[in-house]
Amino acid sequence: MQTAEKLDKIAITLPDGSVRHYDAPVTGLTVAESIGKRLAKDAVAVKVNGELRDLTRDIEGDARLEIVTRETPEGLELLRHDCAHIMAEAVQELYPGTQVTIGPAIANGFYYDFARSEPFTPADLEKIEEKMHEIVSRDLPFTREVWDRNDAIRHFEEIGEKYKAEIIRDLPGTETITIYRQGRWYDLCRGPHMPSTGRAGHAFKLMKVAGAYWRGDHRNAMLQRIYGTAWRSEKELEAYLHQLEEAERRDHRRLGREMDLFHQQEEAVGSVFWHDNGYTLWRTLENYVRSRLQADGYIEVRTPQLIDRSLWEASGHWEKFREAMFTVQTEEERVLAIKPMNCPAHVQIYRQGIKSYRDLPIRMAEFGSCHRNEPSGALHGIMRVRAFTQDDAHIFCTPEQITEESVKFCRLLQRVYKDLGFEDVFVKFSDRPEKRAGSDEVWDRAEQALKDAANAAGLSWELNPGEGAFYGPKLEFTLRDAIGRDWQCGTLQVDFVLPERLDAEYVGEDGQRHRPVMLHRAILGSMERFIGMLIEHYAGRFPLWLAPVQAVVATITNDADDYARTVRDALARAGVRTRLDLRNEKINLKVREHSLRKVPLLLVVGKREAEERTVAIRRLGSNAQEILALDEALHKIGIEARSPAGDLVEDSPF
RNA sequence: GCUGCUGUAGCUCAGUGGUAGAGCACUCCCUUGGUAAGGGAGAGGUCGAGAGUUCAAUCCUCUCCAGCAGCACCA
Repeated sequence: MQTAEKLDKIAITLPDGSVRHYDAPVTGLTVAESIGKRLAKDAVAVKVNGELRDLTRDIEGDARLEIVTRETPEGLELLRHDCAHIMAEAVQELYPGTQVTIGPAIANGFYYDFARSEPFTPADLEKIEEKMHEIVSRDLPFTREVWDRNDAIRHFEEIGEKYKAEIIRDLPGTETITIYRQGRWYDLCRGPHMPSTGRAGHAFKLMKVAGAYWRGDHRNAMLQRIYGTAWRSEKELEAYLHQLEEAERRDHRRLGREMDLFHQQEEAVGSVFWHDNGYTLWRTLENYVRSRLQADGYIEVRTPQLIDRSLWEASGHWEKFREAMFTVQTEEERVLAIKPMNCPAHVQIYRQGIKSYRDLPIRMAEFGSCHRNEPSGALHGIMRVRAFTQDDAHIFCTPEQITEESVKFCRLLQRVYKDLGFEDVFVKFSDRPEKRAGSDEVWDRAEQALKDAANAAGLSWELNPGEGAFYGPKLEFTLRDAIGRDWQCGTLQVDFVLPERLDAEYVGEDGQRHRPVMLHRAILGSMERFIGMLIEHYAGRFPLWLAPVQAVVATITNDADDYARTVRDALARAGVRTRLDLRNEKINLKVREHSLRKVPLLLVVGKREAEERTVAIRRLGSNAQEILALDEALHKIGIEARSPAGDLVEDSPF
């Protein structure tokens, strides 16, 4: 019994602009079939007026329509979401009594959180994976059903799925409650899904099981989350697994050991023992940044590790960050805290003597050693530690100077990132949070100044609403490394609160006292973390100027020992970090060992070179050799090994 | 901090209710060899710490410590 209305024609506009007419209602599948057999076969969903929908759902009125295939990003996401459902079915089939909760698609795959008293073991994962393949092979259709809200809650309560019932209860009353079925199994789900389980394919793999809090809140129950990865083809899956291996090969903890950069041990949890090589890298990086800072008019200071509780109370840290602070008690019962940040100490230096507007801006830098008692589970190699060093600075300036100083900083930061080999930089602008200090006018001005600065520095940024610090808006700078991972490093924060709390002042042109603004800024963030990231970015193969050992002079026979020493000494005089390998070993072994330790330049000398006063240079990653006269080699390497900031600017003798 | 897993030689990892093994690294000897492992011999371990069960524990149980993965956290 069709009404006249339903027999009406509807107009479907395709992405190429063409319009087709169909009897209403029509499904995406029908449209796809009318376009072509191949497309109908490839279609897994449709986008109706931009909204992703099941292929077989009715389209009631005129619409813009786009066919989604497996090859599109949306298609891949559907595939992954389907996999989550397929995994949930497999788990419930194998482990009755397990409750399902949520299971979304994520980058590279999917997960599903389960509530089950018994933990899943790696062997379980294999079984689940097998069962998933079986479910895919069944190729049963995904079907969508609309349920009554209360019926749905009652139903899930009855079958013991209390998490599902809770989810429905918390959904807004206006939300349509939909259920997706695949054979006998079904799940509460917003959808959409592909037409059948078979479309998910077999290019998936369960990766790991880990705990996750219900609804991401640590006060809630701990669920078991199974992670999987899923791709369109076996080939893509392999490529992804290969990329994981690559990441493991680059792991800074592994390279740190192999290249003798640093170590960590349980008597100093969360701290780093920097070895000669690692600390050389550190100093090279630090001196590079120092040169850049000096060129930009920064002064450098050094402030105490232990500071009385009263200062932390005044700054507000005691109230807010007490938990993360290490403290010590003196015999006189005084409580001192090891500094978790440098800013209050910098204000103390600022406050020595009366400052005039003529003194501003003051750009006060410190490679500041800080300690924070990070939760044990957060520690990770040298990337997340309890003892770290910030390339910190605070710019004390007038409100009028905010934009100019911010632009200057953004330029500096871009320069540094470029020199260190990072081309992709993303910027987030975080504006006022709900809980904040300072009036709206002040925030208006601060946000505007920071936005102007970001724009003037030619940065394109993305808004991160409400994520600013309580004392001011901030810019966050994220780098993308060589294998596509993102690292938030730099930051620029405008602060009106701390100068107030710690009573920093300057005398203005008007002769009155004013509050300076503080710009908190860092480029690398933490030296430890940044070096960890550099190691992984370069896979240990640092550019010459950063490499801890830049060159090794290796002999072929003992006859060349004296000449090799001459070469080493000359290189050292030219400022090149050089080691000598006179061991009674074959050149093959020496080449292999120094290559494995990622030494950029290997200078091989034998009888021939000694007689001709030449060197045979072999560069890491190439097996070609270049024969150069010693003087020419010294000149060339000396230039190439120089820091991009040039040599450190020494104090003027005048 | 929470959940799960792991802890055996410097490193990577086998292994067993009767106090332990491999490869590489290390030491010594031979070898002086032209661009990614020359040959031989040797040394090396309180089996993460403590308690318990047992005639006997590296192995089983418990507690603690540390590491790994994820979650939560990251001023």
